[in-house]
Amino acid sequence: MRPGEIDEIRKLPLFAAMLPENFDALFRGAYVQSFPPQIELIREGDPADFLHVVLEGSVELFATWNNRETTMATVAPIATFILAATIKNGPYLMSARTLEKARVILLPSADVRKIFTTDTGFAQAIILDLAQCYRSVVKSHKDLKLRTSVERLANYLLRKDQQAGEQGHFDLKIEKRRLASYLGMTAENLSRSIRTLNGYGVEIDGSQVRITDRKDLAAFAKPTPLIDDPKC
Amino acid sequence: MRPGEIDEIRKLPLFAAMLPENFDALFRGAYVQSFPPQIELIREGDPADFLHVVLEGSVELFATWNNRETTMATVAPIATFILAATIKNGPYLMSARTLEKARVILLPSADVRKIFTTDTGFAQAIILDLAQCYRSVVKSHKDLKLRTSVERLANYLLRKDQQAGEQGHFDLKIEKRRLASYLGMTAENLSRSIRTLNGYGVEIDGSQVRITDRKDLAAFAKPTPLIDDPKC
DNA sequence: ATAGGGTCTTGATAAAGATCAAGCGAGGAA
DNA sequence: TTCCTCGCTTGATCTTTATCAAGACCCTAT
Repeated sequence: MRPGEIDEIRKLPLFAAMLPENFDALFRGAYVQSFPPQIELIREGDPADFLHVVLEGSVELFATWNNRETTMATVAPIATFILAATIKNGPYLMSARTLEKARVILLPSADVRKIFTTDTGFAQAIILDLAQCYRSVVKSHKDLKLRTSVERLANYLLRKDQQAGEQGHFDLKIEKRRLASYLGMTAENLSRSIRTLNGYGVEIDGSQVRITDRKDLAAFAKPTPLIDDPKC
Repeated sequence: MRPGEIDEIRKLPLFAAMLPENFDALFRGAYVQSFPPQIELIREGDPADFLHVVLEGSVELFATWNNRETTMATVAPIATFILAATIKNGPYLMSARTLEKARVILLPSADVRKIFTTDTGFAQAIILDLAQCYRSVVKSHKDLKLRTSVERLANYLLRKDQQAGEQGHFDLKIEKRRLASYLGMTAENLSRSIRTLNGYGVEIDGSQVRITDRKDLAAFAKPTPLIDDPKC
């Protein structure tokens, strides 16, 4: 682990409230590993032996069925993924692969499970984390069931613009075909959806997005905090 | 509350591990209410003032956006709903309405939040409950993104048949238009999907379902525990 | 510089699903 | 009983989205 890195991890909401001795015990059993791009870290269905923490690079969570595949989320530093499987001691419901070169900490699930039963602070943090995760998926589910693909794209762009400080321009930071899969459409359909949004104050050149008329876009997208506010 | 009912509630996994004095304190502040059918108990966006427990009847969780509405889940006795909003002290992400005459307990969210910070047993139970809820929604999300509407229906029928003991026949226990909304399709499309499944060993007359050829249906539906096993 | 591999876009077409309109049929009220 | 309502089904049509095919673009390695 890099110098200072452990302190950053200790500051993550999930770990901040742990008793120091438990934190130390948990991370003594940790493996830090570096992976090249496009490596499958986790295969859905496998037992959840490790809780993962992304330190560098980014990781894609995806799911498959019957030769189809869909992107569920991307995880960026510093964040954990697949906490619920670890807790339930069940199989992973999603697979994970590195998108770029990535460094990841693997924390043995058995240790996590053991510690949260005795460490109140850790248990509290897990509760908040799981509640947050749950609400995020519910929002995604509403997005998918209530909106068309163009509407999902429009709201996605508004969210990203907001996260980038409402500058009116930002970088997608994700391949278009992955974005398409994340949004629940094909790459071809994404291209055409972008075309459609050209008429509502959106210009996309490569990975550069410019929102030239946020009012117009918002009037089309009709964002609501109950779907689009990540903090809510 | 009816005699004996409080004991049933105490046996729910969510409450079973609570300290008796905390359980008693929590339920001293409870309201038991009876509602007629089609009453909105909760409106999405409202603050989560109460954790709800369904004692009798059934409750539909649904979400709306831009004049569209979709069924997210139905809750049957005895079960709680909208725990995550209570925990996070955030707005409800879903609305709830009674489907039939229903009796519901309302537990003040503030009490729930206060108690889980001190009662380890309760905290553990909440963790398991939230992890379960999270995984359920992830499964629904995979179902929706990876499968066509006919495939979703086919797998739904297999799940219900299994839950009814693999008898090969069971009652839908839900209006078709609600089932359609739950499965992410229109009522018309559900009718046609049923027609399609007639060719795979499924007969539906009113609310009575008969699976005459489970092999054939399963070969079409390709169920997987990673989407279709509610316990996994 | 250029050849090769990927991604992205575009067009044509097909499939899936939604909408609209009409009629059927079971159940409830007068 | 008859009428009415409401949910369900069916057919026709339209919209949305996916698929297939081809070409443009853009890296990158040689």
